[in-house]
Amino acid sequence: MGQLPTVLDVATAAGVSRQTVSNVLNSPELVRPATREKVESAIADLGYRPHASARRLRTQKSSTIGIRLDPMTDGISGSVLDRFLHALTEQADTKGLRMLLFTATDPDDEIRQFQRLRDGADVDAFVLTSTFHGDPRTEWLIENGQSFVTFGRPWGIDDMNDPQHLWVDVDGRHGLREATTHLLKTGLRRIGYIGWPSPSGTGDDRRLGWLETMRESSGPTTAEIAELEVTTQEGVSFGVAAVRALESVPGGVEGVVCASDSLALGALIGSTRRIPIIGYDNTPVAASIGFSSVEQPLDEVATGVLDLLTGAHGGKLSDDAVTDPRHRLVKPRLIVRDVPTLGVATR
Amino acid sequence: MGQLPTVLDVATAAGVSRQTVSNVLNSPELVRPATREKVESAIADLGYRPHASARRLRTQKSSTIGIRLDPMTDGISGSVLDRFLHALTEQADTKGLRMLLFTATDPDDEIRQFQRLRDGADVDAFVLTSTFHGDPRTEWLIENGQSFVTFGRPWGIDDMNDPQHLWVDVDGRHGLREATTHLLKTGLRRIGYIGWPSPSGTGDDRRLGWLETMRESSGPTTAEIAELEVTTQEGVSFGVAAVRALESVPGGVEGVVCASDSLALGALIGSTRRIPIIGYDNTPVAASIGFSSVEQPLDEVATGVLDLLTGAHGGKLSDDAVTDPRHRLVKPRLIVRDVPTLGVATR
DNA sequence: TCCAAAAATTGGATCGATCAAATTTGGAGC
DNA sequence: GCTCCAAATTTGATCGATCCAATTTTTGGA
Repeated sequence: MGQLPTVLDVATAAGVSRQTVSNVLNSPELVRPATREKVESAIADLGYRPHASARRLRTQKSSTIGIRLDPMTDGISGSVLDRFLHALTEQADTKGLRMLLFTATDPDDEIRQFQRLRDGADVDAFVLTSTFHGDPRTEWLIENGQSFVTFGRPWGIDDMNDPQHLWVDVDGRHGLREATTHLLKTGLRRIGYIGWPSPSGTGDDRRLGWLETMRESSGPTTAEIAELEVTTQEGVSFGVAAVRALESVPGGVEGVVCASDSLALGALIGSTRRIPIIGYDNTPVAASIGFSSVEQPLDEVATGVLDLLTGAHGGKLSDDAVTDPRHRLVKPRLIVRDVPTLGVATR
Repeated sequence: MGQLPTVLDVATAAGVSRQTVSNVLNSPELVRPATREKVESAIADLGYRPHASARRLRTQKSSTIGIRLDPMTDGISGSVLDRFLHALTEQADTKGLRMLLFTATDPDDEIRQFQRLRDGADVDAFVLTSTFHGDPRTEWLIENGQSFVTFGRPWGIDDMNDPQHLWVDVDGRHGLREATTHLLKTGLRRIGYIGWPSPSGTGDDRRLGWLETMRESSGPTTAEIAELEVTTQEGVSFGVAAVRALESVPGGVEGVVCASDSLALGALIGSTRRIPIIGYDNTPVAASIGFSSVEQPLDEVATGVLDLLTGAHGGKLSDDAVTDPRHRLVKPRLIVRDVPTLGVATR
């Protein structure tokens, strides 16, 4: 068991040449079935595995995707990235792709990392997890012809349909529509919203889902709806204050939908009445405390990201990507849970 | 800006040969300072980066470390792995190492992945995040001469000091000593413990920290201490039941230390009195709800893991690893927070 | 000043795979 | 049986770096 077998060993064992072995691996249709079988059994016998680095040197492709591991953001919703990463790694594997991690301290540093990884032929594509209008990173990537896909829409007016910028995102508006509709269906009318101040791409999008649904409902008037909205910073403690503000509105509030699980958790803690509250992201906290939340279908996002990457890279687009094969918007789904056994402390 | 520069381009630009450029990069001490400077400025001018795959093909080393991305375990404590991964990636980068992700459905599948990644020369070491006595994975790795380090001790009697098994771990016993001592110092005497059933390597270790401290204290008798312990499954809801059991013990309980943040969160939710509760892992949940918790120094763990890997790999051990240069136990620290504004609901 | 030993540098070969072009094979058609 | 063409297979070159052995330059002592 000295050396690992190479193509040459397989070729000798099967009584063919190197190239034929290579063809069996990469272009099986070129090889006659009888020959193919001989080679395949030799591969199995010897336990041959292609040497990844050698292949990459020759083909100038790394079959590796780079992704930045963000420093824990606020914390609670960090698990979304975590789950996304897991889905991505799993699916990349089935396509023969690998995920390489890197970290960066700021956007400029990140660009430096892009360059480093690209020049070393370490990766041949990047996945970015959050971008913004005029993001220097996407600009650099486009200018330098690096292929990449972002999880999250670029929220600038022009950017959104830029054919050079491939993205996959979750339809937050749809998610909040679902959440709001769910509460309306249970007979509640005055549904409040706790979100982030505008402008915030994702925030404004989610808010719209609530707003539109409320306007279409037969409940509060437009003026009343406006009073049922509170925007605040992200964080549990801000959620506490926000729900108290909502509860003190004339007419009160009968249910709340939030832009995040952190805000929802705060709302649950701060709420003096036991009103239903729905979060966003379906984080472990929501699951363990037991409140409803909108779940992002991260498997689908991962699939979309890889489809776009391999499609763009290989030059061929998948058949079912009918309308816009460069962007993909997937629908989240609402996870309904009973109101948890959690309330305010009698301090 | 057609092709990326190669060693030959740099050599030509600097007026030296390929090998000299290679020496500047890999064995600078062999090159005369004057020559070295010339080469270095040529490298900078051309923006040359060595082609990672070519180097790996020649040297048969990948400078890449593989790590399995676990499927989200129970959820809440999943963020520990996340933070560890971040620390690892960051520090690996400073040593010129890269982190490659993979997933696996079970231990056997994981071994298959080891093989795949090794044969493809994709990685030259692995980091395992949790091992157990008689773990088939570590056995395979040792048998096949693969270098690896585990985060977590192998809890078997013989395994622990196996010189072939490098590990880094956090001293959970010390952590629970700190937590228990902290509560004792505030004047409380009857400190309870909520943990997992034996045998559990980490669980038993943490429990010991609480038990020893209680025995050394001037508080409850040994018999009373035994009543202050509840073991249960991991999970928030189990924590709820556990704290209620403790509160109904004759004499009650004045404070609780837990084996995990999930249990601590459950205890907080289930507790009818407002007693201080300390968790373990200092997860985002602990931070946002605001209860005390024992924090694992993941940066130090990451440093240790890489030290052991590069030490074992390069054959040289760091100077300050005095006692046992193959294993490293780091001390966690207690993060103290006020009792949170969270209690039981008046259902 | 000269010579041997040490230091620095050079060109050729190589890692394991794939590409490109050349060669052989097999089968249809006459 | 023979020609011819397409399909199947083989051979030679190459990707970019490092290793190895050989060569040239420098250093230091007599």
